[in-house]
Amino acid sequence: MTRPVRVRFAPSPTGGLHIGGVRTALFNYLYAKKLGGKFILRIEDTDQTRFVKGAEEYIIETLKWCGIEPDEGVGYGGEYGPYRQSERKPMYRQYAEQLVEAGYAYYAFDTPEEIEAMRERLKAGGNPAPQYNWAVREYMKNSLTLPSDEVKARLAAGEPHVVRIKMPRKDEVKFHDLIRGWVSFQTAQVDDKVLLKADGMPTYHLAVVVDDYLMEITHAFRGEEWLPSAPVHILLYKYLGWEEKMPEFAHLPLILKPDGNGKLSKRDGDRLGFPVFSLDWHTADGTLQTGFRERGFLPQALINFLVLLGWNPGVAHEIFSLDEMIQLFDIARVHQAGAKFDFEKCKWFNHQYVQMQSASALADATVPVLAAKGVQVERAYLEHICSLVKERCTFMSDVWDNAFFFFEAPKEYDFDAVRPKWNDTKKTFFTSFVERAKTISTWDNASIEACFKGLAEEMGIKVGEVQMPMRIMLCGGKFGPPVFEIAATIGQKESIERIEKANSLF
RNA sequence: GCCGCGUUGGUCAAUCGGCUAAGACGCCUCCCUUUCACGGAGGAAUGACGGGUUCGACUCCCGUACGUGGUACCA
Repeated sequence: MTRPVRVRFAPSPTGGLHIGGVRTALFNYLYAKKLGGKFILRIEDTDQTRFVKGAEEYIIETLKWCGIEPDEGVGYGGEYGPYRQSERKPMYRQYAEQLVEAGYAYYAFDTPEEIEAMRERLKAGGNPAPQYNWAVREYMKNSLTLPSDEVKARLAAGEPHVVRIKMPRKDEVKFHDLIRGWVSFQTAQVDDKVLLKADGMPTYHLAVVVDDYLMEITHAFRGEEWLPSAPVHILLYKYLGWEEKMPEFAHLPLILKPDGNGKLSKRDGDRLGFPVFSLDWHTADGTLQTGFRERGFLPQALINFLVLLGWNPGVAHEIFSLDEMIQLFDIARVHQAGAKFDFEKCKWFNHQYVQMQSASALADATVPVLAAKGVQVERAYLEHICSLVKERCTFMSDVWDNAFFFFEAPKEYDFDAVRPKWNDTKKTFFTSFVERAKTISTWDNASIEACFKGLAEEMGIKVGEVQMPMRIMLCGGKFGPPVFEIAATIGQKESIERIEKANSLF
């Protein structure tokens, strides 16, 4: 029964998408593309209380930015819609009722207060995490304990109720996970999960199963946090008579905090100084959670970094194009253990990708920065500078910091790097150099260097002795491309002015 | 607490019983450059612990420890 591959990424629109979600989407995408299947975006907005406006658009924009766009789903259309669970609300109830009729589920009328009371009682009795399970359901208000007339009456009266799955008292659910192999659970350990909420919305458990079935999903890849509830889903497929169409499962390892203790969470970014969100996200209270995009990351770099977090391609190199990832991707090579997020390595990937960018692309990214500084330069000049400083840029936005002295004379000097060894001879050297520099007819790298070194030799000064001061004069500090390159770039007049000014200051 | 999943250098990780245990990031040294960076050459640093199984265990099994996830009318 080989069906066409259909995988889905099914996030909840509860806020910005963090990199764990991006990676889940990525693995789904790669798998689909590898097998010539479809990648579907489904929005799981069954919890009305947690719904956040704008989150859905954010998710779509993230996928677009990352270059892993869905073939089908919210924002993309398709034959299996609607793709928003809130819009599918009327579809779920019938399945819940089918389960009740078959004896696999039941109606429960307990109020939140009653359930809370039950929990308190059991906690007092020494149970740290009471569940509504096979033992407890015996004395709660549900269609298993209430007379059938009363159940009918309550239902007819429109009394609030939920539908819960009736987990077998003693059974074992075993299933094969593409990443973890055979996994089994004792049904007695899992509670009677709510399937249909009092507001008529399904919970995740009912919704995934129904939607995956209806949308003919063949492979369900999701985070490891879902592993414990997998038996509920497996049972649901069985109870609904859909076993044949059950997707293959793979539970992805979690991305953990770099400093230990738990999975990476939304707040770690601010705490540790790196982004965890794909794009900037403004929370309801107005705080900004920085995104990788705004921080200066290239999407290919982020994707490349993420794909290697929990997956190993089995080849020697680490830089992959999306196409190459698709070629190499193999769900069986996904790790079982969680991986810590390493921002240093993430930056390294970005640096690698920045190096692949053209000077023109770097220039494009720098234009707004210059505009903000009020600096105006010719395009060709900008591009030349970009090519000169590219190798020291980790982010596309790093050009200014590495090249500001090409746009304006240094405002301050690293005197400590010059003064200790400064003397009249050097001062004289620069005075003479300025005179000679004025006579250079072709102001280029080689001519300047020849002039500079020639003078040094004549005066019996080691070139190195005056090269550093020259650098400080031109850019203010111990950084930047080769000195003569700088001089050639900023021009004869500007170079001479800077040298004269600094020479009087040292 | 209970249940699940995991455990190779600081981090990401290769290895599918033969290991003198790859590679990458980071770190250190040297070369290049009398700047920074890039590049090049080296270096330090790893199998949680205890039992089996086996001629042989990092690899298989069992315990323990530790980590991590779940234990909601959240996903």
